[in-house]
Amino acid sequence: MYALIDCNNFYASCERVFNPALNGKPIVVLSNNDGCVVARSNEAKALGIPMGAPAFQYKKLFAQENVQVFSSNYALYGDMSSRVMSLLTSFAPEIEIYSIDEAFLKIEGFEMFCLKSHGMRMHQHILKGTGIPVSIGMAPTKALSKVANRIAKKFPERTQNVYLMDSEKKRVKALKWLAVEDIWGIGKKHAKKLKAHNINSAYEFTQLSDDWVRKHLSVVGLRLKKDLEGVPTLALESPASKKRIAATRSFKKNLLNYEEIKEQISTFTVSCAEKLRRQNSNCHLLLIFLQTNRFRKDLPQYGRSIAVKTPFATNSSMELIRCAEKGLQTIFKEGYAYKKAGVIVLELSPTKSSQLNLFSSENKKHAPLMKVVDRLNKAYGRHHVKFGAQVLDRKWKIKQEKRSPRYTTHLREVISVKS
DNA sequence: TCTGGGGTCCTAGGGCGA
DNA sequence: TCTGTCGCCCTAGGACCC
Repeated sequence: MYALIDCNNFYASCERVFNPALNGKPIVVLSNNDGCVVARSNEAKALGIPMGAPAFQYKKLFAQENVQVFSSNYALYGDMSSRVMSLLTSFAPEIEIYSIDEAFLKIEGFEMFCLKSHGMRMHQHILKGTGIPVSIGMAPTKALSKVANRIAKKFPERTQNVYLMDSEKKRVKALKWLAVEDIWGIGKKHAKKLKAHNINSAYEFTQLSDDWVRKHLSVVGLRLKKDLEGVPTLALESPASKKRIAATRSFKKNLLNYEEIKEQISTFTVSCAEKLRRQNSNCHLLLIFLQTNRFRKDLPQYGRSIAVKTPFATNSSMELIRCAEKGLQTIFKEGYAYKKAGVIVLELSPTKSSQLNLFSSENKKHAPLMKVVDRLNKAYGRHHVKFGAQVLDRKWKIKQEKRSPRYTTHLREVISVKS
């Protein structure tokens, strides 16, 4: 048996925990740069605000309907997420943290327990410990627990936020209820293809032949079908080191000159290098890209990327900045207004077993130096120590006008209670 | 004027050596 | 020595997730 625990409207719920006046009001949370809507409370959904909506197009509606608008506050959401996950670990021996607001639990050896009550205890425990409401779906496979979770979320009163799919009858009923486009793992393209074949529900999807599904939706679709049939095919996944790490951003204003872009690229590179060191990896390839604003058809368009091989496997910020600059010099063109840029590090290998280069090797002083930099940044805040090539003042680059305080991670922003 | 960011896996097709 | 075939490896692109 698997349980999927999903936090309800997670970002909006995090905002509500520290500001109960928001209860019952429509809330939206915006992406970086206050660009798009990335999270909505139920009240905001009811107003017809779609996921991914450009904020500027909905400004009027936000004002009319008194929608509470927030910039994303990842320090808060990340911390609240780890609190929820940490509470969950006491309910099952195996857990897979699937995303910032979801986790799968493997519930085995609970035959003597009433699973529904176990789920309700989980719900209460998390609500009491964090203030975050969750929905819980329990079923024999991961894909079915996703379906069960959907039912719990859709019918909170009837299910008391916990739905247990423990019979064949319930499985069939749920799959007949679920539209094909709402199946976890079926995206827009595949849904369109299935509908063209007159497959409209998850149940009809499971009635297709294995060969047909294999041919049109690849082995991924077939695994999903089996899982929906109740045959466990998707197992819990243990956390693995990342295979690629990226840092990319859109800028608040267009950047025109090389020096400004170089500062940004250096900052992105340092961020990738930090993440590499955190997971004890080196990289052997950097991908640098820049792009003008694709929505501004009136401006000349240009976008290019370049892959730069590092001379040896490394996670040194200094070495990687050097490679990134080399790449940027090749792709940067004067006369364009750049809106977005980024760095992606690829070909990662564990630091302990990285391939050596016969002709060049890293400066031996880099590794201890990076350790000190990381330690200082950990002790005094993420951007305490910077490299010369980086952006010194980050504030003007990214728009974040409506961010709530970082209640749980910054001492100066801790909530104060007045009596 | 303003339109996000960070990942994963799979397949097809070309290059290349046995 | 030349040619055809097979299978491996790599890459680009597509599809998906949150």
